[in-house]
Amino acid sequence: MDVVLHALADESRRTVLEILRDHQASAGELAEALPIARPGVSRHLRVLREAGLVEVRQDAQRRIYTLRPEPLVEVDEWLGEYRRLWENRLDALHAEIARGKKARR
Amino acid sequence: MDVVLHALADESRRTVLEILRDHQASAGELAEALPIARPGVSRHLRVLREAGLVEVRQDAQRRIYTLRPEPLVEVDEWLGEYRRLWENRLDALHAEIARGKKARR
DNA sequence: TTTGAATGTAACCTTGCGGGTACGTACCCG
DNA sequence: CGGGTACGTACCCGCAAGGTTACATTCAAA
Repeated sequence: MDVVLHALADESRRTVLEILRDHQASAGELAEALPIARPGVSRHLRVLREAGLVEVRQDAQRRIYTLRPEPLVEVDEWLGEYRRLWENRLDALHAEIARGKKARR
Repeated sequence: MDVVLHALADESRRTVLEILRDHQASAGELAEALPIARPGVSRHLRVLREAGLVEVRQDAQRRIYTLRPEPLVEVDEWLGEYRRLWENRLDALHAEIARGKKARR
């Protein structure tokens, strides 16, 4: 679970998950797209693999990685507990979103 | 954003956010409920404050903390990008949830 | 079977997170 | 004005996250 979250940490830098969300990619392609070197990416991918967030299939020497979105359902369910809270204040919320977005960028 | 996520990290241990989700609490009460000492809780609360996740109001010497669920909307929006993905495989998903839950405990 | 490409692993190093102790500070009450 | 209470902050420290270099491994093609 912890793993998922690092993907959320930085919005400007492209993450593995965000890349895989758009299209599958080999380990090398991911390494190119990321700011870190290949071995680091490999270890990162291992964590994602063990966490069940990505699937690998082998194509000759290359390993093609695919996103498995199912585990994110867990995050969604976790959020559900809080969604109740803010749904009670929807009016105040909309103003808050607008304000927050402006302040954040 | 990073802050939100540590709350997700461990499901067994009660977190500040989960406590505040149920009811407001003073810093001391939070410290009692948590496995860490008061100074640690104070620093944790500062992060949450600066992240805009909690509000404080002062009552004599005590500081009463309240949850501000709005920022979690951001996480919800982030998840939305992935929700598209898994909504296309809802049937396989439900089986996955059941399997994942059993394996996880 | 050798060579090169693609990837994973091992060993190592550095940094930052998060915890604890000790101290400072506001606030009520006598 | 003391003294107790409820917090926050400053400082220090340990450790694990995550990065790099160097090496091992697997596979295709020559």
